[in-house]
Amino acid sequence: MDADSETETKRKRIRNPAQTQQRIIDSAIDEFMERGFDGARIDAIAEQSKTNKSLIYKYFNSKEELYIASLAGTYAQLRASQNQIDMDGPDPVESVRRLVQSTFDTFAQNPRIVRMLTHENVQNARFLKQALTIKALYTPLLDKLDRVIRKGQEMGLFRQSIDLKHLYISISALGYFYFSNGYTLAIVLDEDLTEAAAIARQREQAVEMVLSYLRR
Amino acid sequence: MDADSETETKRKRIRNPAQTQQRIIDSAIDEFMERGFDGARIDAIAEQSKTNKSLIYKYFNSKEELYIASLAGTYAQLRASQNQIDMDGPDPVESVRRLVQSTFDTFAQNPRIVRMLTHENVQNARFLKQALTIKALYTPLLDKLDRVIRKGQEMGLFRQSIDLKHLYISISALGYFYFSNGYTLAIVLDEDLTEAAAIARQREQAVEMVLSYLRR
DNA sequence: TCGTTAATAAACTAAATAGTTCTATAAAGA
DNA sequence: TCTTTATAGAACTATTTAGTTTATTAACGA
Repeated sequence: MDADSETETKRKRIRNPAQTQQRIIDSAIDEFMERGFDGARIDAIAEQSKTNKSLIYKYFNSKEELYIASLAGTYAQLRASQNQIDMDGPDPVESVRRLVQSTFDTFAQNPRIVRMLTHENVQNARFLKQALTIKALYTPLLDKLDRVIRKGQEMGLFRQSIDLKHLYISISALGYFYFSNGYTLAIVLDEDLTEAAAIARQREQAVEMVLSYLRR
Repeated sequence: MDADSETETKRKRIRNPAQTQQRIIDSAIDEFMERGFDGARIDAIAEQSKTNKSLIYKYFNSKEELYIASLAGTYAQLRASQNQIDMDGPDPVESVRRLVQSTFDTFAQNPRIVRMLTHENVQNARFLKQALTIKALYTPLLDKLDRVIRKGQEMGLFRQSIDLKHLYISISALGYFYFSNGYTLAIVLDEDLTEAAAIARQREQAVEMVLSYLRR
């Protein structure tokens, strides 16, 4: 089923630095996301990426640098996911609905993003500023949100005096928290929150909350 | 200014096991909250609590046990805070307002709670189940919420078919996330979220969101 | 006053792990 | 064919740190 058969003939060794580096980063994200900076083990990353420590330290120079690269990669995923949200329809209500749903889905479908950000926050964003130097991390979602809210206000559908950044925070909160704190919530509430039905319920509630708040 | 003057006469050594253990736990919460389980250092806890490692290991037998005690202590604080919420007024709308505000304030005023829970979640609630064995951690907030929602429904003020647990999650989310993810949010949004005005705005928005969702 | 035990302090062990070094192999391009 | 360099991997070092041990001090109750 798999081309890699250690048991049979020796696998042909392919030389592809870029791809190897990406494989290392992917494994690093897995490891850092699972165990955090302190808990992560370079040896584990070497093993999972099917490389070795010498190679990792050749491409990245320290655990810290590798972590920063992983963090930047995570944010790239987040931005990519946010860029896909289609909000060009004529109905602002429908657009907001989509935005809230998509934001929710992003967190639902990318536990790696949620966990990496959580780790970063719990460390007081120790490395995020450095990751920022690598790539601009500004979220495109804010602009989209701005446009659709204005439109809704002009059409008389939405209330006045909406704080955009705080609205963005709340929309994120309603999705993020469900997944970031799922473990303790499940225990304290004694409920399985990973079921599709439960997730759908939370998603719909988030949409309704935001929309009923916006409507005048 | 302080009774402890190492420079002057030797401080009288007081024997008070219970208080010493509490001092150790307090310091442990500080350390675990700041650095997480892996990052925390027993030596640091010894220093901060003005005790020593031998004593710590006499009272608690391992880092893990000390962490669990700290976690249980954190939940005790959370419950205590939730128990104070007064929701016995005649107006369900006002009661919900208070509940959302108090929940928000709990997280605003107790960063230790937020951080401990975040650490625990990022470790897949590795220790919470054990902390549960020590003390019942069921949140009293859920019962209060149940009563007030029912009342509001009977009075025709609130919508039907409200999922209590999910509502509880959303109310928590709107407060918790703001503080748990404040660091990355501040960077990405380029805004100081620790200002009193910003906090007040988020709080009011949370109240409005929940209330406009509940109202029929 | 005496024995128990809470508290102090320092040195130590054992294990884990980030980071280095060295040697070897083989793919790709010239 | 030859040279460069990506890859592999093992052994090593230096450091950190959980947990132990041992010795000492002094508060408090009997």
